[in-house]
Amino acid sequence: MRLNPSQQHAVEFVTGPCLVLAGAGSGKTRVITNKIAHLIRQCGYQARHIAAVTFTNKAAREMKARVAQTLGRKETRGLLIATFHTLGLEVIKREYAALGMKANFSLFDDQDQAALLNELTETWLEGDKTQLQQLTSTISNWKNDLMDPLQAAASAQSERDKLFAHCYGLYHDHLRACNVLDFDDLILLPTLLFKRNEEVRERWQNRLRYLLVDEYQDTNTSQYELIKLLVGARARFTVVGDDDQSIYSWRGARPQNLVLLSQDFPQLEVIKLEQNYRSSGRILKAANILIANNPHVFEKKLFSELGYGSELKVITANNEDHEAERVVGELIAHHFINKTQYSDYAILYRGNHQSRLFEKMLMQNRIPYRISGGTSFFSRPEIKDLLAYLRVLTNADDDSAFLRIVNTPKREIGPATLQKLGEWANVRNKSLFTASFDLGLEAHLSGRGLSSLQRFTHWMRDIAQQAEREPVAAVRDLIHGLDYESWLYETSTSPKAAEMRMKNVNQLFSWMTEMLAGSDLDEPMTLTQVVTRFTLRDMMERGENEEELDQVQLMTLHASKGLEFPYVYLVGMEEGLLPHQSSIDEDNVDEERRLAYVGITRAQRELIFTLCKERRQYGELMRPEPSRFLLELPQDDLQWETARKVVSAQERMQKGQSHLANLRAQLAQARDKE
DNA sequence: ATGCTATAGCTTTTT
DNA sequence: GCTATAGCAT
Repeated sequence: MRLNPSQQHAVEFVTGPCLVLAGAGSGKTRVITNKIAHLIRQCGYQARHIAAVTFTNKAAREMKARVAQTLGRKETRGLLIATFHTLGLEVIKREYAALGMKANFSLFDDQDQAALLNELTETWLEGDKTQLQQLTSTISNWKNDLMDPLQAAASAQSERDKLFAHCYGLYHDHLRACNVLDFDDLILLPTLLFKRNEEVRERWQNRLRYLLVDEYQDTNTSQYELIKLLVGARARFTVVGDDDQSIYSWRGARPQNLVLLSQDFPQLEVIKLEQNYRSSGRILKAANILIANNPHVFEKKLFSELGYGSELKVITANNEDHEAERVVGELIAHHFINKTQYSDYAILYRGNHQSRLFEKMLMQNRIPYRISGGTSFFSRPEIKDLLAYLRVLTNADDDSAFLRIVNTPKREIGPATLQKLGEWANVRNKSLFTASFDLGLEAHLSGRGLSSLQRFTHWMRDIAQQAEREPVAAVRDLIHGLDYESWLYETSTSPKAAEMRMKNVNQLFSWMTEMLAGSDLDEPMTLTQVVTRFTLRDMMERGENEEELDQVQLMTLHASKGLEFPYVYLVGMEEGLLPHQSSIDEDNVDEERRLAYVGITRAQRELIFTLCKERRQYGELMRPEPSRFLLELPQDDLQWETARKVVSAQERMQKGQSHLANLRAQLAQARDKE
């Protein structure tokens, strides 16, 4: 398929700063990949002088794959396609000396961060969860606004902010002492470095001569600052974004950066992509009319040349059980009649808790489904344990990792021993692990504690040495030497759970082995690199087959951004849920409207809304109003459908069950015939 | 250790 | 109202 005129223009405009306003489904990834190809083939750019930046590893992977389709291996050599955080990491890895870091730093994920802050603030906050969360986000905001602890303290007005700034200082010092960085540092440090150090900045500006940024509306202040510093006065860049799909402002994203861009770069070329290749005309019309209720800096109106499509259904259920029943019943019938794949359907909701009933109903009806979200693989305790071991191996200063694993599995190293080790390490100004080798330690620690501790640390040192020569064998020996499997069976609630967790460990090990060995696509990595990549949740070729399975997709509206499905159920269209009550209270309904907009524009062919007349919330029976967003939609294109009569819960259950049973039987029959 | 009861907390979560 | 977890009692 050829590019349309706007897409073509977006690809070919390379002489200055360029903003592409890409509506949902308007082919922005095509534009980015084609533009990379154009830069290399027509404009004489070498691949190694181009960088494309995304927000998620998934997006980066997809873009790499798309570029590989268009360009040959040779042409893409050195091309940098990465997330903001990976790009920052690359900079830090090369410039660690200028930043005053040691080479083998390790990374904190948000859990490590939360654990440390909890520990540091015990005397003031006493583990108060909401306070801790506020502290975490305050520190993150300070970092995103490029403020160090001193500046934060200076700017603090209230007592609370002064305390928070003090905690920020403690936190910051602790990270530096342990040679550890958190996620925000990956953006903050390069940005500060480029700001202060002209020589380094020019070197990187020379290395990255053309910059492309995806999902630009999601950038925060420090990310935008980093972009500006990287492109310099030359201002050769393309950013692609859609202010109507900005749904992460609660996480620091500044859609305002779209406006700032036209102020900071007056010569900015603004190109709108308004043709949608995804949805039927009716779905698009509904989306346009809904989002027109939001204020806009850049007006844009999507159109589609696909058919107008069928009416958008609105199903009103009696309560949330009934809602799940209706959706799953509808889905089974539709699947049966239209001979579709289960993976053609998505059920989208505002909050994770809404998935439960749909999950239950799908399970009862033996429909394969997949829920995205939930606890990530890398948040599981067994994985975090193992990564903590590897962090100690690669960064002897990482006290957090050391504390996590020093007595896991149990090896009789108790709090008393660690307390004394901590005091000694403080005196010597060393990390816990390195201090454990000091001869002077024997004056403070004795007996069982000392011998268990040293048995452990000496063993770890041996493994660390081995890891330098043969990392794969070292990790294997580590897992065996720990007898981690037995530990899992001892501590898990059931043998089955232990089995699952060991499977995860083995999965991690096999990924790690691949990454250490390298492949034809990827260079071999060092152990440090592997650990870092895992913390960034960025591994190559994840379980490929997972996405090919034929399963109904369940996910939050946030998680659905960037995806598309032929048939979409947008459930819980009620005031209080979508828009969410807290957003109504905070007068932030516009972002909720964008969330609804994102949901609607996921649908290709058919879109079904559902809502309940009654819903239990926190134990209380509510009678929610239909979402204002439903009322904002063009009513001529909606087909409201209400349950014909109100029946008792008992009857409804029986009727619903027998209806589903009936459909199942038909389905089975049809299968048998084939 | 293990299992029960009381209690809190309930929006989204790219890295 | 439900579920996860902490802390207590067995």
